Amino acid sequence: MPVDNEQNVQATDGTGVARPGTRRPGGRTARTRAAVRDAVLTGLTEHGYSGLTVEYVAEHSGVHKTTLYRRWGGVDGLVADILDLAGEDSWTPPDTGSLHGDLHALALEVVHSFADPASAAPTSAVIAAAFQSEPAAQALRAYYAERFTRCEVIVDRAVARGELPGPRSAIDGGALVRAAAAPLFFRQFITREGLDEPAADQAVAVALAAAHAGMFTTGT
Amino acid sequence: MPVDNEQNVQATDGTGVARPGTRRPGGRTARTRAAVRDAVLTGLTEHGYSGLTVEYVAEHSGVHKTTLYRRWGGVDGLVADILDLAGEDSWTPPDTGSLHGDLHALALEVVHSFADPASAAPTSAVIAAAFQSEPAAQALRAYYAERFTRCEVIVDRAVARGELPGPRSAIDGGALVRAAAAPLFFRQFITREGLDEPAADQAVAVALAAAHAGMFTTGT
DNA sequence: ACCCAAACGCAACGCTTGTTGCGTTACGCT
DNA sequence: AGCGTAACGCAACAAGCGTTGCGTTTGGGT
Repeated sequence: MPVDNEQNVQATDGTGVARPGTRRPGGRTARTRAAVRDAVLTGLTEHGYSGLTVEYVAEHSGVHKTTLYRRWGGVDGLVADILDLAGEDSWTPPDTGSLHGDLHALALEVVHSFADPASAAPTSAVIAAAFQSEPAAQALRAYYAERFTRCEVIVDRAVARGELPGPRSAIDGGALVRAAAAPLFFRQFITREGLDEPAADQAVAVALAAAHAGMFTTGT
Repeated sequence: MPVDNEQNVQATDGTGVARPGTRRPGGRTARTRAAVRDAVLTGLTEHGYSGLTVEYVAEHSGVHKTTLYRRWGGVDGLVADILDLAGEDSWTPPDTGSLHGDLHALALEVVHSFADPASAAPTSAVIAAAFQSEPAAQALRAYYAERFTRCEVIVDRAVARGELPGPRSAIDGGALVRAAAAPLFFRQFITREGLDEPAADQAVAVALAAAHAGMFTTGT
């Protein structure tokens, strides 16, 4: 029972996520993946992406180094796998009753998620990993595509309330949400200016002003 | 004369940049730095940031490995130094005669710079390096701060032409330019959706719509 | 022209990373 | 319950990374 290490993670219960596309997705394989996932998460929050090593994951998960290299290929694959699991959560965009309220709550979620190291580390780790490996970049693209698709319901509700003009198909909800989120990530990872609530306020205000000016209308 | 390697770079002429803050900024020190800079640039464009190694720079620059570790600390420092030198160029923002034209030309510059591997590699390398080392992050912040300061003249001219309301001090030129650039970098490095000219068009249109709605006015 | 120290070259080294061949475990199927 | 093989553990290894001590070159001041 090498899984029963000092962390004593919940390996056999609900987090024992299966691995689709393989011939033996359950049992030990799932336990291994869950233990590895926990070790990667703790390693990321404690040492960051640059400080995360395969041997660290091997020690803290009880899974042998060889297995990690075989199944995940290296640190990039380990981090990319984290993102796949993160994309399977049950997150739904905020529903405050107004378009501005929804976007503002969403922007604040982003700001606060980067203020907390425990949640900021995995996110920035995958963004960093995407620079090094194509699988990580692909996982990142898929993650945000799915995430912004979920957010389109915000715009749908706003159109239904009459806050935005035209029928539902005439406005690109994904583009609007992306426009609100882009300045935050830009400040966080490109210009490295840091994030605060005024930044979230302005990002939402800019995106909304553009939306009301009709910048996100598709078609006619 | 170990500097005279197979590249035979221009080591003693204008590119022999001095190193401020040291006791011996000129002569051999400057030649070494210039040779290293060229080797880092070629290495980045050929192998990318993850494929850039200190020994590669040592071989292709004629500078010994030990010297690189001592002066630059590692790959992060080498890449950060590239950025310092890049910030000392004579770039000026485009001047097309209209605010939209200037911003659009600027956005196209960004798009085209990422389409060309020779110019995209150093930029993305530094952004990637900023994830791993604080000096690189600081160099990145300083670089873009200085770059956007240069861009403020675009807004100044627009105000002088009467394209934007209010006196010069009432509008945040840096914020406007950042708003136009953010979606491009966001698509390139976060969502990994890739860049094209329509993306530049929309980014400029969104930023301009927000500007005309008064979203970047400071003060009253 | 001289001197001193800053800056660099050199060789050797310990350490970490990633790989390989083989043996063992246990999942899933009949 | 029994079997075949997917999946994992193990030990040993090769290669590359980063460091250290010492000697040599050379820039800059007097």
